[in-house]
Amino acid sequence: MARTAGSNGTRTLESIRKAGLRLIYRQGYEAMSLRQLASEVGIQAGSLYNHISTKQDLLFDLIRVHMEELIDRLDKTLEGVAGPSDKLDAFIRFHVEYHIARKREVFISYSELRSLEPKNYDAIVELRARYERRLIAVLDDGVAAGVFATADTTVAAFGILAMLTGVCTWFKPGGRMTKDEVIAVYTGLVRDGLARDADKPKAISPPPPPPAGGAPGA
Amino acid sequence: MARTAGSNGTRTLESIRKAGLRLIYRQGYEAMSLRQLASEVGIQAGSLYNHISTKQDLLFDLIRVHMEELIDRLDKTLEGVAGPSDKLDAFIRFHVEYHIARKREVFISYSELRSLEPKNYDAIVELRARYERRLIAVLDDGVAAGVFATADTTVAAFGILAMLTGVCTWFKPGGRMTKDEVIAVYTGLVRDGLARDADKPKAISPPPPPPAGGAPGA
DNA sequence: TTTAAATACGAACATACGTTTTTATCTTGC
DNA sequence: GCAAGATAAAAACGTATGTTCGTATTTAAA
Repeated sequence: MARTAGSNGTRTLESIRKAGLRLIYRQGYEAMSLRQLASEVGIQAGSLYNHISTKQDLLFDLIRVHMEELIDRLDKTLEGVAGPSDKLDAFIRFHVEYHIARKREVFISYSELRSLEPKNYDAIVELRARYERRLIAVLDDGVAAGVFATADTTVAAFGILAMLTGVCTWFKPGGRMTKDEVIAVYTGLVRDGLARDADKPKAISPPPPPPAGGAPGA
Repeated sequence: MARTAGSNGTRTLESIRKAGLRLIYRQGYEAMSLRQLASEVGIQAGSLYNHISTKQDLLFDLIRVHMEELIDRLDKTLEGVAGPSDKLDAFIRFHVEYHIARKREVFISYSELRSLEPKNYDAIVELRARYERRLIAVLDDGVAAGVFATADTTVAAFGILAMLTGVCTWFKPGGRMTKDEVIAVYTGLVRDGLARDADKPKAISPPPPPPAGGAPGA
């Protein structure tokens, strides 16, 4: 045979990305074979190459697009919010909601970092750092304004991010808690953890060169 | 050739486990070939099978031993500590120290869950849940004693665990902060996050069947 | 000292992999 | 309606994979 009736490049690529995301999430990048991916899309393995350049490029693209959208949406969310406290609340809500909604993208963006070739790896780590810097900036503002207290805004930011991101490993919609309840608990934890009160240790050492992204590899 | 002079089963197995841990951490389970593993150990691929039964079994064993030791050590650590506040502090210190010391085991125990066959997967998830229950119990005690306040001890425990575990993705010994400083920051965040004060929401719904472990798969 | 078990080599197995190439058909723009 | 480009099939490529097997040598037990 040859070209199938009704075939359409844009639609097929979308199918590939969707199936790829699902399979990589479920099995891992290395464990997903292109034949399996092709079969999910309903085409032959070789035909994938009419839409992607390599398997590695598919992975990189999935992660990159996700990270860029994450940053874009955060920026739009924080745009209209003023003051460190409200910004922190907005950040928490945004982060949790996005991570619940895109748990697969989030998971592979973290766990498949080590499957990225060095150049691609570096690009993603840079995007991740950019996102992290948004939260650090909010914390810094809050500390400067005297509404937050923490010994180290960078470490606090990493701690908060890890905590919030963890939600997408266990949250199930329709489960015991609603999304809003989860957000409420986390907001409480973070707010109080940063609450300013009398005898908190102040900065224990001069401000940071931020640590890399998060992955082992390389 | 045949058996090498000076060869020793116990020592070789130890080499295999050590090299396996390193390679799986760096490249992932699927990406580590047995030939590569064997070469690191200094033997031929086929000879691995004098020491392990399958590749899968090596992975399972690495993770299982790690989880069991984690739980054992935690229990020994908490044994001599009385009162929820001190227990929480001890937990935080133990968890962070252990996770810094064993960052490779920790990482693969999380990220390679999906590479485990169902039976092995279930066993690890159960071990993980057992560990989580230790922290939940401390929080429950604290809430009962009126020294902690949180809307949901299970969610709080997951949040705290995710935050603390996150440390091993960025902490570098000899870096800007010492281990003790990191522990201090995290202890502060958690303590204040759980601090009891007037207008905290109390439990928002009846107590939990705890969510699974953490992995996507299956 | 003899013997059995442990350990490693080296070759082989079947299978699976990512990717390329060729060819045929369909779709689209003129 | 025709030409050009897009899309898919099908087969093949070389290589790599986890695992098994037979054999040789060393170690440890009797």
